[in-house]
Amino acid sequence: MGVSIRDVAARAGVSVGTVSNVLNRPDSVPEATLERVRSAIAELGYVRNDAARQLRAGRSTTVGLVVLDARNPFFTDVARGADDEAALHGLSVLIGNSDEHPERELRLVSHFEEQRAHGLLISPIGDDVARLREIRERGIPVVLVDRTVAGSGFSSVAVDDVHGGELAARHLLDAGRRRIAYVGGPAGLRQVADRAEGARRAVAAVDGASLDLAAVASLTVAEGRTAGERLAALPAAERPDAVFAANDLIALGVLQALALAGVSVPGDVALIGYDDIDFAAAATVPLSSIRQPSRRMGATALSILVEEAADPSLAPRDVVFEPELVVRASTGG
Amino acid sequence: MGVSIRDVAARAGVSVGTVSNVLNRPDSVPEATLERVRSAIAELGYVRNDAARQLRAGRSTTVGLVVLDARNPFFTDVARGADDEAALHGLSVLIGNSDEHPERELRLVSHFEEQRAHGLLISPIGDDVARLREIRERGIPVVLVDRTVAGSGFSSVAVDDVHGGELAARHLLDAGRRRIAYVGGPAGLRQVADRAEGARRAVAAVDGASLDLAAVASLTVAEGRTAGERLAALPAAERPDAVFAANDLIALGVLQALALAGVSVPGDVALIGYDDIDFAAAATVPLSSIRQPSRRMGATALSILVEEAADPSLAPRDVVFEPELVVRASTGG
DNA sequence: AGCGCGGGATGAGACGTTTCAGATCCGCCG
DNA sequence: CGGCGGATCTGAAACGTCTCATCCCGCGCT
Repeated sequence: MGVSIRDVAARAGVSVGTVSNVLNRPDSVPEATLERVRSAIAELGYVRNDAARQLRAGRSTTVGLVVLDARNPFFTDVARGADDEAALHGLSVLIGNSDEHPERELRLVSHFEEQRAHGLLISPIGDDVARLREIRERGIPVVLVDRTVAGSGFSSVAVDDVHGGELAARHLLDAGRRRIAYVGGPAGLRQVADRAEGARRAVAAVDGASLDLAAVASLTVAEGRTAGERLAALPAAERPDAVFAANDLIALGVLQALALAGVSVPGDVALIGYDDIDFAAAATVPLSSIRQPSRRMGATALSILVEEAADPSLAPRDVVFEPELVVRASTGG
Repeated sequence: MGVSIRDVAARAGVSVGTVSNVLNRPDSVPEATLERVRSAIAELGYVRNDAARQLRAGRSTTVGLVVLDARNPFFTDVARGADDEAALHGLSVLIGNSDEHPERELRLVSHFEEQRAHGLLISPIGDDVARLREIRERGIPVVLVDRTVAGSGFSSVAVDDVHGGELAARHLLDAGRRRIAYVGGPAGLRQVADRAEGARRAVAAVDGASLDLAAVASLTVAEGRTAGERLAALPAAERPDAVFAANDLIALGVLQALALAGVSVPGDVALIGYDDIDFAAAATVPLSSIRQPSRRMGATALSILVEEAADPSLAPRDVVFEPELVVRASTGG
């Protein structure tokens, strides 16, 4: 069908091995031959066949990145960081979206395994890493992103979400709020649980403070909106005076619903999110949030992956970044 | 290295051809054999090698999608639509980000060509489609997304941006505004130019109305912010009374800058964006915008691509969707 | 003249899959 | 009992690349 390395060789009057050398080790080929082969390539419009190359090499030059929500700017930032770093190693990053569905996650993981991916960056949904272990045993290194799984033996890059949750709740308490609602879900997501745990600790340290949990099905604007509607529908006396949303998308949804219902933010309800995505600062009421170094997380995860790919015997490493409170108008700042 | 189809065959006591049949045409294999081969696969932990499969097949089962900005929710929506449709055909979509850089675009295109992609969806930066022609001649179908290139011979899926620009500007004029600023760039992007052209037409139809162009370097929040700062710094008498931003990200940036400078939206300046991304409704002042059926565009582009991949002789098709005005508070709606 | 050396070039596998022409087996018909 | 059609299975070839052991050749040295 297409033009192969063999055609190029014939045209240039050399052997296939030489063409391959021109392609991969141009330094080892004298100028004259280089020139001849290169013009043959140009004349024939030869394009390397990556499938054949990978088959030979045994592994691909692609790194899989499995995220919970490809539309969440937090993850696009992580991806960007990983991509930048990958470019330095001659790799490229492929983004797969699990959408918080375990079966989609499995499918993606299998897909990357069939591709013989160079490695896998994943933000797993549950704690069941059995499948990931298989993958690693078959030679594909795995690095966990945005969370750790205790004792799993996988390297990870994450943020101290318990601390982040604590920062957020304490900020609300410092602002004089006492009845805090935590809007998050699904409960199976470790990030969601950790942030709640942090909030719980902060609340426990203050007399007369309480924490309510409002579960949502996923970390999206739409879910935040319906949660916000529920809150707005409560009689004012029962309504919390502060909301801590498990991420900014939910916070934005809550904000929309409250605004629509005439509930003032931060007057009636203080609101804080998590992730500090770009859009947080541009919200109806600029949103306080917890910032994570998303881009750096992606880059770090990828470089760990590269090291483990080169030497699978490396001991797993857990990198934990510290979250940072960003105060804006939604909490009265 | 890994477990191959040959190992499975040996274990199950059949030939490689039979294993391949079990994998690809299970109907043609009797139950007993099926069972035997399947358990051999399970026992050995066999995983198909996609590189080998693709090498044999001559083309991959991946569709490349090259976008101008992977972080722009408009494009993530397009990708989502394409992805959904791709799943129906057993394909998967790979997103590449050109970031409006022609050289990055070229690199991505080459990458997909080396992969022998099943096809290419692209939102090209300039009008120079020579490279895309080459690609197609070598057997990879190409469909243009979010814009057309007249006479290029490529199928395309787009929105009538001239009409969209007209809708936006006319809406501002209907609201009584007369001095409109169009914030957009780079000028090389067809979408940017078309929307400006539409605005020009609308303005030309109204006595005493004027249109100023404010160029920005890229379609991002940050660029919008600096443009907004420039506008806010003008003496009130010279300041436009309405801004039409080339997309919502820019509009959000403009909005932030104006708010910070104490310029009221829509009091002093009415503001409208383009794309109607999710965050538009959640902005400081909910943003009027021009909606595009982004998800449907992605799905349509992909299905055209599949048809052309099956029959390369098909005549190119141009699908044009109509944009829709969405009125919110930022224009006084 | 004989020898060793080294830069260049060669070309035969091997990677793992799919395909496909042909072999094998079995029941059944004439 | 020979032959036949269909179901089932086989195994070699081919896809395009890279690697590596080998070969070639010219040159300087003894």
